Amino acid sequence: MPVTAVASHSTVDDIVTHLTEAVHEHRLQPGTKLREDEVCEIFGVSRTLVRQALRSLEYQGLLTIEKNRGAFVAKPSLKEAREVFQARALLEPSTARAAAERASRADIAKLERHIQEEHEAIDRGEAGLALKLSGDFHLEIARIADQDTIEQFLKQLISRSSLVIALYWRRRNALCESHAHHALLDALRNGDGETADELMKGHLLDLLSQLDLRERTEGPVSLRDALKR
Amino acid sequence: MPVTAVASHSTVDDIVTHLTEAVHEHRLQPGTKLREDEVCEIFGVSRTLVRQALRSLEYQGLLTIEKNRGAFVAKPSLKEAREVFQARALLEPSTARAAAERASRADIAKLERHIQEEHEAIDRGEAGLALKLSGDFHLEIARIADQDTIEQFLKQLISRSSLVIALYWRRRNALCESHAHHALLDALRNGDGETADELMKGHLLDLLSQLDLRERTEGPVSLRDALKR
DNA sequence: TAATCGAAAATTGTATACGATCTGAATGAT
DNA sequence: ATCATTCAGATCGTATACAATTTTCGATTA
Repeated sequence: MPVTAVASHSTVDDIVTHLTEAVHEHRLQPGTKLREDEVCEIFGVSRTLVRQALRSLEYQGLLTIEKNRGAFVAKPSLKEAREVFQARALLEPSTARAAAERASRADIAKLERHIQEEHEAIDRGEAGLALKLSGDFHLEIARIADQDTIEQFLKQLISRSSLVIALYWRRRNALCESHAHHALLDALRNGDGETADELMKGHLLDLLSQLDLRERTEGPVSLRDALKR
Repeated sequence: MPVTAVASHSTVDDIVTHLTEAVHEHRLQPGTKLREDEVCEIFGVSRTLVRQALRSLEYQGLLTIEKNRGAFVAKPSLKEAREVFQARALLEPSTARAAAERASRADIAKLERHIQEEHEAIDRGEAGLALKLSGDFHLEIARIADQDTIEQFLKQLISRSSLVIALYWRRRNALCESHAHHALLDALRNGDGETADELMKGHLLDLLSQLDLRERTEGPVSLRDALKR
């Protein structure tokens, strides 16, 4: 079972948090259906709260809710995948720049711990966890920049990035991006906004280049549609 | 009463749409409380659907929901106000550029009608309606650019801009920005992305300059806090 | 008079009940 | 055998009932 059982009487936030982590760590694959009753049993609450949580995750871009059919882990299309990284390319460089100009010693220390955890996860072969931590690193930079609005958008974009990676990642093995994070950290430590900006831009382009976003026959079209003439 | 009564058995989308328009047109002021029962009566549905709609508007940034206290039209702080326009400055210029490179004759015609309606609203002295239409103009550009993700973010940002304007607008009278929209339209018509980019940047700076975002004693602090020593 | 307390009313939070829609297997017709 | 149909079970959508919390307002007291 992909989602571990949880003590009874969870709050909506509990449900959201647990499901979010499960998706970010690729324990829940795109397309997976989340039946309301099932989620109810796992978290020990009524459908009312579960439905609230599922809606919340839909707004976050992690789920797709189809009327009268249920909630599914989202499957971003190629277009959406490109858009996610285009939007990140617009928002993150200048955010990294602002972060470099504001980062305190405590902020730097926190980022160092982050990278450390990332390494450990990779060493233990927990690719899913490493991916989630990598996303958290980017979010942490937005937090340091003290840009709540942009941080909120980035949260959505990084969530969707996680789904994009699940669907379109080329090499299942090494995601050797911790080097880029190290370089970014150096720039932040030196208060070098200009460099942080460019490193982030490059880092995102690098990520994008590791995805397979070439045009392809988009999913299994329904037989009826395929034969229509 | 700020919100007009509506036929029974509305859908969630109906409620969201009507309330959104009311806020965008400044018929509902920041800070106004929206009691669930009241909204139920107006739209002729049960609290279940109303609560869904209110949540949805919270995610959109139009409402703030305080636990056990209810939903209120949001009151963006000075910091949020600045962030909203900073985010728009990051997203909209490149979106306008993309729109200029893609706009069809039909798109241009639609924008022309938009501006026309804007003028008519101003002539009739309906400042609220004019403001809403002005926001729609910006959204339409994102739609033309065919950038769903950014359009979604802009929807939120423009919603919040409407609240920011309600709170921090300097001159209550003329919002003479239709000139800027005309210039933008020309650039789009000519397929001149570079110019569209710069016009949009300037337009946003211009808007920002018409707001009074100077530091001030932030709202009426509670007496107890004010006297604390 | 002003402040404090408490109980009732108002309001929101959560669970449950009921209705609508979808799904899928069994049945029957071609 | 294949396709259409029907009906029961599963699942989601909405309304309502009940619980928890906040708000209001009058009574009490310093």
